[in-house]
Amino acid sequence: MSRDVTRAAARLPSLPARLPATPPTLADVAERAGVSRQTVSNAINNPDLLRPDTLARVQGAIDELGYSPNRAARNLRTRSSHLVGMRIGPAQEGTANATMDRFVHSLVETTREAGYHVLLFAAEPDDPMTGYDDLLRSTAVDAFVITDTYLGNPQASWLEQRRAPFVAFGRPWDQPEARHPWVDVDGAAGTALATDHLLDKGHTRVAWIGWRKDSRIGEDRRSGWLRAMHGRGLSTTGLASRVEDTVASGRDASAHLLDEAQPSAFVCASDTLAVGVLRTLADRGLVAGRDVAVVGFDDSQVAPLTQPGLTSVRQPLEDVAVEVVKALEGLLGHPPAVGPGVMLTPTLTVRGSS
Amino acid sequence: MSRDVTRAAARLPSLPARLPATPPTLADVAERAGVSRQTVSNAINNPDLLRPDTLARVQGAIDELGYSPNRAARNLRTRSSHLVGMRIGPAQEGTANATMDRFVHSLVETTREAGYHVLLFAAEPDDPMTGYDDLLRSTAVDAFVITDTYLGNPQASWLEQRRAPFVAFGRPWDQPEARHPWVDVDGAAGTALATDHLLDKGHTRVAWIGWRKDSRIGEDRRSGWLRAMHGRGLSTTGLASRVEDTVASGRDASAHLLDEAQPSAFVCASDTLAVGVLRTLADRGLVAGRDVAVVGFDDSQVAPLTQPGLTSVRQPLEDVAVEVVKALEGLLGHPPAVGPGVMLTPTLTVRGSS
DNA sequence: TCGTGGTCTTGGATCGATCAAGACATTCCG
DNA sequence: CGGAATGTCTTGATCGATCCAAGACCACGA
Repeated sequence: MSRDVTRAAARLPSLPARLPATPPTLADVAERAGVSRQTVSNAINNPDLLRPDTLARVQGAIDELGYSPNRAARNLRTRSSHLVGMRIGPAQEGTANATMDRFVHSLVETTREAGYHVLLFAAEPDDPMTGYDDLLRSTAVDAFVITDTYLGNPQASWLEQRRAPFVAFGRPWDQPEARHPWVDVDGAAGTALATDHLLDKGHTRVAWIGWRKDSRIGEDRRSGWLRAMHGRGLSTTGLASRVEDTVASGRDASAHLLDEAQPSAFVCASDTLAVGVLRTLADRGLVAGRDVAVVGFDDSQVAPLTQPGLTSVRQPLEDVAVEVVKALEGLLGHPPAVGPGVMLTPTLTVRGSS
Repeated sequence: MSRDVTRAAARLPSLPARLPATPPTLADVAERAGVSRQTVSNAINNPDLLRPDTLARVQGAIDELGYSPNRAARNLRTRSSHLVGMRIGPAQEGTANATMDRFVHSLVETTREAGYHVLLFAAEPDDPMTGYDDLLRSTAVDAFVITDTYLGNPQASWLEQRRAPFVAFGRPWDQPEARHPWVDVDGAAGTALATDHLLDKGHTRVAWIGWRKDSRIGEDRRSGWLRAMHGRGLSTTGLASRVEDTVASGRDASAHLLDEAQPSAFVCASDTLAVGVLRTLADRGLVAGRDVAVVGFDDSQVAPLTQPGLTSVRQPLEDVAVEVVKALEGLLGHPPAVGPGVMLTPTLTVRGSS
């Protein structure tokens, strides 16, 4: 069975030894260890089935040959790839997908610990679902992680109908009857945290600058500000503004609010808007953090760079990744287990602006 | 051969039809189209071997059944996965890996067009090469894309010794004899572009703020500034500074340079340093772009948000991805073809700061 | 009529790991 | 002491697509 004699040459696993033309197979290891293929397979997948001494012998042969099970063969037999698919959108220049990039890093790290890898794919220009469809039908991935669950949520319901395993980062806003596992960050809790932080510092007129009303996430974040204000019996009339997510909009909105409602602090739905507020303050010779306080959302890369540093609500993306992988393991377990949705609470990164 | 009758139910490909318990196989398509397995295989891999009408019939059956070749089986037989592995580091909060994230997006998009997918993996905490090693030995990926080729470049030489196919984003600084394909962006050309832009505007005393001398990339960028200045017969003595890549360092260095050498413009090795310069200007009541010009590097997310917007050198990451994929296709072709390294020229995104 | 392509079928073997079932020896217990 | 119950290891079949070689069938032109 030894197709290549040189393959048997002793070699330490992590040294940069030249990769043989054809890597060693299970059979090669079996021959070298003087056992059957199945025993080698068991040594890898069910070590406790072997007697300690044979296990050691097989393990030795594996190390000497630098053997690692062929993924394709294993995938074919077990009907699973240990790959998790995740679609990423085009690189938009806005700060929006910076959060997603941070999440990808966390997800890759966490899946590694669980023995999975992340397969990235891009949306086809025409049909947004073809990417999912191809990967599913060719059984290239075991499951998906989807990230943009707002806006009608076509992927979630599509995948659900296909009975494809997936976990969503983002709650099912529109479908309360959704049965898929999801993980999300409580945006309202985040803005409430920010607002309470400001109220604790003595502010009473805390303004809100958020997104258009059709944004579910935006309305959620706004509700946290509302709740915190009303929780202390404070009025919010005239203190809220809903605009586009741009620096210019944040600047205009804050200027307008300062003139009309004299707030002493701002809570914003994004760091982008908060940067707009900082600009207005600079325009008027006001010092952020001393004269007027500002809090942003997402703790983006800009936050520590503003002058003064921008206090911002930070999503616990590492924890999100951990929960997503937990849900994935449940989905792919035997039998599959679908737990309830998981809601995580963000934290507040306090800097000079508040 | 029909293991499941319902599988033959008509179904349009992109509709969210429920995925059958076991996806259709080549044999199922063959039966439905009334041809042999071999013919179906040819329809997919060698369409020109078939008569047009049978090709159409097979294609129809494929569409009706929603068939897609099983990746694992194909990978096993053809010994290739159509996956490209790329390691990503931990999510550092600095702006350094923002460029990498932008590159990942471009790479995913470009590989899609070439029929490949990107497999992300993380570095093991202990041994940085184990990730590569495992994927190689288990033949999980066809090739790698490596991105951090500075600092002794252990991955490149390790992979070369293993005869593993890979393409580097980043030139082989230390190994002129390296034989692997690479793509890089000419940092010196970028800073020269920036410097010339400033000189064209009438500046004669253009200062440089860069990184420590042990950074190859930093010295490369610095050389472009030097070349542009000397190209017009201008002196550079006292106009350069080498510091850490932080806002505070950029601020201190620019303050010092302004005091000692009275430059009217700054070219920086990074946007982070440039933000530091902007801060010094604000400290002294100077207006960036009017009193003193500033140019950064990498066109990061901060650049458009500063006040005024930061002029910055932009790496053509989309083009880099295209060239990387071209090189990959050469490497994986029959026979493998290794072209020369490719050097791309960055562009300058001009904003208010210059 | 015989060859010559073009097109498709047939029956296999193959990739490498895992599953299902069985072989064999040892131990334990009534 | 016989039979069951383990523990340990082996054998043949299997996952689904591709590759290979040989041949069947048809149509066309020489």
